[in-house]
Parts: sequence; structure tokens; C-alpha cells
Amino acid sequence: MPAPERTSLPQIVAAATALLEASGVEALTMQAVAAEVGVRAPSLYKRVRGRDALLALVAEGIARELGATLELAAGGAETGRRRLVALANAVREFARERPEAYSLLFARLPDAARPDPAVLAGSVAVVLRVAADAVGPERALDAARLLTAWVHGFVSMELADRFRMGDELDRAFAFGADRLADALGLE
Amino acid sequence: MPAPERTSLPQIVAAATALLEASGVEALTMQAVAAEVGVRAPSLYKRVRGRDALLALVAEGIARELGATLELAAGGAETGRRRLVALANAVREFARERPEAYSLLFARLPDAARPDPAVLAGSVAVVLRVAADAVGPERALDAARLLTAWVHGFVSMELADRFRMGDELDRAFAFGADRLADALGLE
DNA sequence: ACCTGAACACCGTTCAAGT
DNA sequence: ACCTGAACACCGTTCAAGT
Repeated sequence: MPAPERTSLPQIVAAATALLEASGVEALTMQAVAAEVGVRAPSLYKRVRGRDALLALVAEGIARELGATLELAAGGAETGRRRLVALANAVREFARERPEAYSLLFARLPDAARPDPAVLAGSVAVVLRVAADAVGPERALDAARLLTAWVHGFVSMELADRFRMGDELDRAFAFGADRLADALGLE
Repeated sequence: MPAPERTSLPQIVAAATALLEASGVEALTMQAVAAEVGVRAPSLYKRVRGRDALLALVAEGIARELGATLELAAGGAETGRRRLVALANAVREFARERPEAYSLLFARLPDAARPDPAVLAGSVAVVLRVAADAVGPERALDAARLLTAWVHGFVSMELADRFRMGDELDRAFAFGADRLADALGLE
């Protein structure tokens, strides 16, 4: 005798994402997710292999959202330099608005919790495209890496509160973006 | 009737650090630490407030070691530019040799697990000093932030295995360091 | 076919009881 | 004064039993 489906994978991933963003990754427990979707924890294992696999699905959703946000930001800028700065600002804004989500994206996690590399690659494709447009195809990869590493480093240190260097972070970020654009030879 | 002391705080912190580096932060459990020092888990609470406080002590020790490593690296270089490059390389080597330790240093943790800010500041002081020496006092802070953010971003993405861009990471790192030195106006 | 309670092996932490 | 077993409130996960 079949039993009715009381939830679904998308509903589970949505509930898990909401828990993550509201209360951090340690609040994303199987029991909390189950309660959120109106089911008991063991039932979740019908839709997802385990907590790590759920974390990976959550991370993939976040990566897609970040990618879409970056596409939007890049689309609104005219010159190559402005597009790079717009990307940097968009990443920082995303991380400040959704710190737990952003942190999950770059967290060191067990292999089972790794998001699909193809999804991650898709989200970063904008950066590579904009970089190619700004500095030319043969220097695009280096430029994208330099920019990405700096933005991520700045943002992750800001989130971890490791700067402890006063409140002029906005200015420091703008300074860094300008200097990097100079270093990449953008007009 | 007094009972003999079977362990000590330094021994506990050392055991915790060893567990972290060997098997990751999730292996650093109170029970595992206790077993390592020959005691039962509840006894640890005589020396440390809880697991988070222990994590903070571990992080402080690691921060001191990183600081000492950076001092050494900076001391061996002649020009300002070479000192900055030496610092960047030293951070990357430290992170590659002791990934779990490095990750803990910049991890987002509960407040109770935050290392003493003064200890962290002491470990980063080298970077600020070298930056001041290289680009002058008024641009030192910006330069230190730019360099630190880039190095940390590069290294943390390398550790998280998020680059997925082939194997030329050494070259990419050297490229980034050179470009940043250019951007900071170093000869 | 899905859902559940019960169970297992873990956690961190508290505390009364031992020495 | 320190150490311990037992206990409590959690985890993730498995599985036989229900419908």
C-alpha cells in the first residue's frame, strides 16, 4: 500500500538553505530540516543520501544564485574596468547579505558534501568571460584568478572579522579594486 | 584528599593541535583529546571552559607559529619587493603543509572559539612592518591589506580545491605576486 | 512506496560520588 | 583537588515494522 509523499527534494533543499542562512551551518541538522518540511528525520533519507549530500545540493543552489547575480552585475557596466569592479562589488555584497551561504560555497567540506564542479564552473564563467573581454583571451585566466583570489580573500577575512583594522573597509576595498585594475593594465 | 594531576593545559592543547592537523577539526573531540592525554573527557573541563575555548587556544598557538614563520621569511630577503614575495610564499607554504591548522586560523567560528585578537595582531605585525618598509608608512595599511587578502584568497581557494583550472597554480601565484608588487609601485 | 519509532554509535557538557 | 561513571540532551544514520 503506497503512502502519500509528504515532501519533496526541492522542498527539503529550500528548508535546508533557509536554516543555513538564518542560523548557520551547524543549525542545518537533519532533524531541523525534517521538522521544517513536516516529516521525521529518517524520511529524508528517501530523497537524499545524507546530510553531506544535502549540503552539496544547498551549495549548488547558492552557486547558481551567485552566478546569476554576477551576470546581472557584469551586464550593467560599460567598460572592462567597470565590469571587473562591478563583479568585485557584487561578490562582496552577496557575501555581506548572505554570509552563511557565501561561506558554505568556499568551505572545506568532506568529499560527499562537494557541490558538482560543473555547477561551480558555470557560476564562475562570468568572471572568466569578463576578464577575457577586459584584458584579452591569453591573459584572461591569470586576470580572473588574481581578481577572484583578492575578492574572496578580502571578503572572507571581512566575514571572519580578522582585519581588526578600523572601519574603512569600503575604502580599502575600492583601493584594492583600483590597484588590481591598474595591475591588469585596464584603462 | 587531593588527587594527582594527570595532565596539564599545555599537554591538552598540544594533543588537540595534533588531532586537528592529523585528522581535521571534526576529529578534535573532547573524548579524543582526553584519550590522548590519558584522562576521561569530563576531566578536561577542569583546565578549559569547553571545546570552543580549546579551539581558541589551538588557534592562538598556530597564529604564533605562523607569525614566527613569517618573521623568518621576511628576515631572509633584501629588498622590499622580495620581502613581500617571501611573505606571500611563506603563507602559501604554511597553508599547504598544515592545511587544517591554516584553515582554523581563518574559520568562522562561534565567539567562544575566537582566538585572542592581540595574539592574531601580533602574528600579522610582520606583514604591516614589511609593507611599511616597502611602500612607506602612509600606504602600508592599504598595501598590507591588498597583499594579505590576495594571498589568503588564493591559498584558501587552493585548499578548498575551487580553482579547477589545471595545474599551473605555482605560476599563477607567482604572476599574482608580481602584479601586486607592480601595483604597489615596488621596483 | 513512503513514513515512523526504536535503536546504535556517537557528540558536548554537567554533576554527584569517589579517592 | 582532581578524576570518574552516569546521565542529559543532542547528533547522523539504519532498519524493521507499520500503513
